Amino acid sequence: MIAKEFDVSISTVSKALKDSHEISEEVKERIKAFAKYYHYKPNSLALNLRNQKTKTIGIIIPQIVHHFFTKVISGIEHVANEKGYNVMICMSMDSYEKEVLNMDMLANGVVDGIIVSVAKETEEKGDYTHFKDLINNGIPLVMFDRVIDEINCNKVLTNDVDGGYLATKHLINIGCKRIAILTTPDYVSVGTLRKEGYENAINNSNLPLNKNLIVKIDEKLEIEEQIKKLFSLKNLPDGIFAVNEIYAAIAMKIATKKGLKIPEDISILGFTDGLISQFSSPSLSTVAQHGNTMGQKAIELLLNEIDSQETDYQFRTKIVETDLILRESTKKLKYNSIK
Amino acid sequence: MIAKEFDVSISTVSKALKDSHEISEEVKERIKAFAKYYHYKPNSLALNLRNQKTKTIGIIIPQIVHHFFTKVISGIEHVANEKGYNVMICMSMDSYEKEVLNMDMLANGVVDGIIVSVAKETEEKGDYTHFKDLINNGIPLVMFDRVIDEINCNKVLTNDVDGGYLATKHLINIGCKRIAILTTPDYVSVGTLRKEGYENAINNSNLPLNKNLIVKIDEKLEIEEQIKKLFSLKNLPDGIFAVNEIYAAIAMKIATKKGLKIPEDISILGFTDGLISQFSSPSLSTVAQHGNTMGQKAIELLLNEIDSQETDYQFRTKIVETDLILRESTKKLKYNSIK
DNA sequence: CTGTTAGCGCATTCAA
DNA sequence: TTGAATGCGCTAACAG
Repeated sequence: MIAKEFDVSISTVSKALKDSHEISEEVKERIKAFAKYYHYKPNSLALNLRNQKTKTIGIIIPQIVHHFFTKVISGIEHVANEKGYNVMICMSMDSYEKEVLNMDMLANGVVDGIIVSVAKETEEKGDYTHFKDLINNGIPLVMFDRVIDEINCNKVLTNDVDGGYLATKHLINIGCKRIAILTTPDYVSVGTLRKEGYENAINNSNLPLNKNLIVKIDEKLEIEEQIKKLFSLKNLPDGIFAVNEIYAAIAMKIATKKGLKIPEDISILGFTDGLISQFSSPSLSTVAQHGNTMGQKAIELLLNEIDSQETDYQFRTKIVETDLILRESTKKLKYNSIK
Repeated sequence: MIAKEFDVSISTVSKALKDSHEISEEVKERIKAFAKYYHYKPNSLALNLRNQKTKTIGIIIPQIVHHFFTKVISGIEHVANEKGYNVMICMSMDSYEKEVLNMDMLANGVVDGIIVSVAKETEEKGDYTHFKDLINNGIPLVMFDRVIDEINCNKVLTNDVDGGYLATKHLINIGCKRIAILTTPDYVSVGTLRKEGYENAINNSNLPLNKNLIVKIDEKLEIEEQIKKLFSLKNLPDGIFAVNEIYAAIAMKIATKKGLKIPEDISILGFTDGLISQFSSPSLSTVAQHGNTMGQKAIELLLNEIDSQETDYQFRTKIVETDLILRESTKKLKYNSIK
């Protein structure tokens, strides 16, 4: 403000800029013109301290290089900006420690609320005190995709079970008899839920649930080797449901190398509609997750909580449905009467 | 601090926490223990205002969904965190207006320095006043990848010309005679530089430079249609250099559909070592850009400038070299004697 | 209609 | 060795 003292006091300027009714039109005009001319902007730092809020929200995600997360971020950014908020992104690298560090930092007044997708290591470890502390400190939190049941907060998630069901059901419908699943270890919530959908679909059909066809990938080991085992079975699978597109792409590659034709000999279906799915050849049929929508829902819930004055604020869990995107890696449905 | 007044004054506490020599050991111990017990953390907002710095740096990129940018961000984040800085990410969506908005916001005390890759629209428009203003305001700026020559600041860039040369030269070496290039409109600096490398390589060989083989993709139109034209030439190309992996992937798809064998009939080489390149089949030979390294260099330059007291600070431009990654989409080199 | 004051939370003089 | 005062830039309450 300082320099503005070309004739009036500092607070007069402040009021004029805020169009206060208690300042004469003439002075307001002059001051506004002056401010505009010099591109005056109230200092954010001072405002932050004064208002005890920063108009920025924090996001903690495991990895920014995952296409799905970038879609979510885009969704968040878009509506956040619209509402005058900025976005601060942190990566936990799937590490518990980095997640805690990031939270501490964000919680210290840097941010008005936090959106997080839980690190794998945190899920594995099961220590959620940092989330509880955050909530106790009154900082709004929303979890998306990888969420913790026992934490009471707003949540946005993919209907993973349904997605897994949809995918598997489709493989059944196109005539696959031996359907394998490439999934994650049990502690990764989303993988496990998708597997649940897979199992439901198999059980609802007249196909047997075959343990040999369930492959839980341990990412600390060589992924390719683990998938290859599936192809050394005496009875090869004729359908594969992979809980992410990387596993699906690797499976396609191995299948092709083994001389199998996709989709004639084996149909492959992934999860998440990323770049790989679109641009691989054959292009990959997949379960679309609508990351953008998830991001939007998440930020809407968060801003809603931030703005809310209610003492008995009710947390909500929004489920974002999945869609099947059929491309070239799965056989065409023979009779469109099948359901 | 307030609550700490369990026996001493507010400033004593402040000093004790900073391990000031002018406080007795005993009191320091007690206060520190107390602070630790209650997880006391000095409020960032107050510190920011007091110190006139935020220990966070801003990044403005065109699109977060591009794999290359996520690699750069990862690189930046990593070393920023190490040095105690946080990172605020904004997207310009390749729009001039959003770029300016983001800069204004970041420049207003929110951030100690800015790293940017220029929006396409800004390059097209040629209006760089927002960058000049930023620099005049004394806010450190570093540009990476898509940079503006006439702006005087630290820069990090890919050796695009060399990358284009390397790629094209390799296609020549494996015996391609009619090498096409899929590039961007002229105003996109990186595309144009890669094309320059392409032209250099062609001119250095005994192949003719054929205008028909240079395709400038206009992303406002259907990309696929524009690439298809290449395949309706009477003389088909036997090699394609694409300035990004999307164009390369689309070209592969079209070629396959036209019944061409990759790499026997046509070799295809992309730019940027993203997921598509790794997981497409055939996997894509490509020019690796080392996004991580670029990010690291960028943040190092920025922090260097922030810390620098020198009045005659010299700006630098770091060039990150590219590497050829040979996979399945290009023919093998016949004699490894060729250079 | 305009100006003065106080305080957001901290660290840094300077005085005791 | 400790504490009181000041200011970072701003706004809202209160005075004039």
